[in-house]
Amino acid sequence: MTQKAPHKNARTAATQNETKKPRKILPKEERRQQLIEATIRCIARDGLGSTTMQMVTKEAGLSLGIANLHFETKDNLLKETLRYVAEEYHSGQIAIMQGQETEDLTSRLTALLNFQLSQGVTQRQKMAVWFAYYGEAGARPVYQKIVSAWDRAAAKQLETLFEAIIEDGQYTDSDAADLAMGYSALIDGLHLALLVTPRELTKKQAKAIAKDFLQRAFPNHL
Amino acid sequence: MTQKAPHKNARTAATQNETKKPRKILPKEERRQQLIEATIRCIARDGLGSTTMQMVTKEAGLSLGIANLHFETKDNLLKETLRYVAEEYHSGQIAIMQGQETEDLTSRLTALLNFQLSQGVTQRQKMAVWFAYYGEAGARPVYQKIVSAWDRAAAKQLETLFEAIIEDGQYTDSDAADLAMGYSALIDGLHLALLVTPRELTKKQAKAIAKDFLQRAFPNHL
DNA sequence: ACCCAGAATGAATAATCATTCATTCTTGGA
DNA sequence: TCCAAGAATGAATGATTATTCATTCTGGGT
Repeated sequence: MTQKAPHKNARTAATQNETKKPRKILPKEERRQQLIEATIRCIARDGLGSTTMQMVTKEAGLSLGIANLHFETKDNLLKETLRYVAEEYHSGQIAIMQGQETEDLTSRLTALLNFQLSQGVTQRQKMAVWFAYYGEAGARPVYQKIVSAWDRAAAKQLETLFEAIIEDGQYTDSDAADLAMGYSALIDGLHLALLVTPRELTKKQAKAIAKDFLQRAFPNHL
Repeated sequence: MTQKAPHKNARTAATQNETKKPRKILPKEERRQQLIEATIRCIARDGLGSTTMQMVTKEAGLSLGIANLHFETKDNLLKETLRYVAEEYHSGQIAIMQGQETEDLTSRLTALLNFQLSQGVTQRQKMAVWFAYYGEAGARPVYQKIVSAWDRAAAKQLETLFEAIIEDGQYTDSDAADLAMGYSALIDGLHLALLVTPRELTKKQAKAIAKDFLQRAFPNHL
């Protein structure tokens, strides 16, 4: 075995203005969270393709090896990051749709719309991550699998909600499944436009457009 | 300068069942086209992030160095590939919207819809490339710039078409800009759904959903 | 006060890639 | 037929990166 070069004492010499690093020990869960959030920022800033372990760990203010320590592989870190974002979005939707706070269909619908186009959901970082993964989803079944379970659940809930509204409002010539699919696609498309061409579309406009869709579908409810 | 190891004669020994390679010389334009199409297939199959020069040139049935010869850098090849796909899609739309074949607004509208959800546009390969680039667009202004010129032109045309229809049909409570943006977002969202969850949405359904949107907006025209 | 389990670090490693360019091959014109 | 311009090839190079692991450090338990 060769001699390892001893670590230089960090407190030597003149070059000593960088903020030092009082190593801190934290529970596994906190570190994982911290790393996932750093990953989100990196993907939003530099893209999924050019995000490296070095960038993520530096962004988190930690050492290079830490991500492998907590996630084994980069692939895992990326999967967990997608899972984190997908859960946040989809569980938020589902909570609104099956929540017990109100039986009022209209207010449930507007609550959904307001959530889907809320500050939290439409911040660049989140949308960038979302579409970065969609971009690779065609080639990576793993990503599809992570999203699809949540996605199907949300779609089912939305369809049920639309069925109730159609029944309630006697919109007899409307098909709940098609309307729900159309509405979901519209929301996705608005997210994409907000991400890629924010100059052409404000969040307020996006909300108006989505509301308009619902008004035409359910005129007696909005 | 060191001696270069001479190329082994490919026609020696027993291992000689792989299809040989009768080197062919072609005009620059054809090679570029060939490489761009190979790139599209690679991106669709393996994702933008893991597409390598080796894969692209092998897919094209050519040698490793050829892409650099014709495109200088990988970055350039990817940009040209995006430009190729973007031009095909957007110029197709614009041709329909400002075509002189018919003054009939309704048939122009349905022609647009049929094109946007046509076999050619909605094939996995094309959509995969499209969203792969969108996924990186947040981090790569170059990609945005390539698309945005075409995109704005198409959006403008669509708005003009919608204005004419609104005027023609006296849909006085509709805003052309918002409707156009909504329709575009819907189409994008349908493309995404066709790519990511093809089991949940057929092309026929997608067309019905888009037509439904237009019917609600312009009931006297469809 | 003082261990020591295990959390954190980062230099070293091994693998992957884009790019280069010396060399080989093709072909249109003389 | 023969030649040279330049198209095509692919081994070599250098840069980047994920992953490993020997070593260092922390803080809760005794």
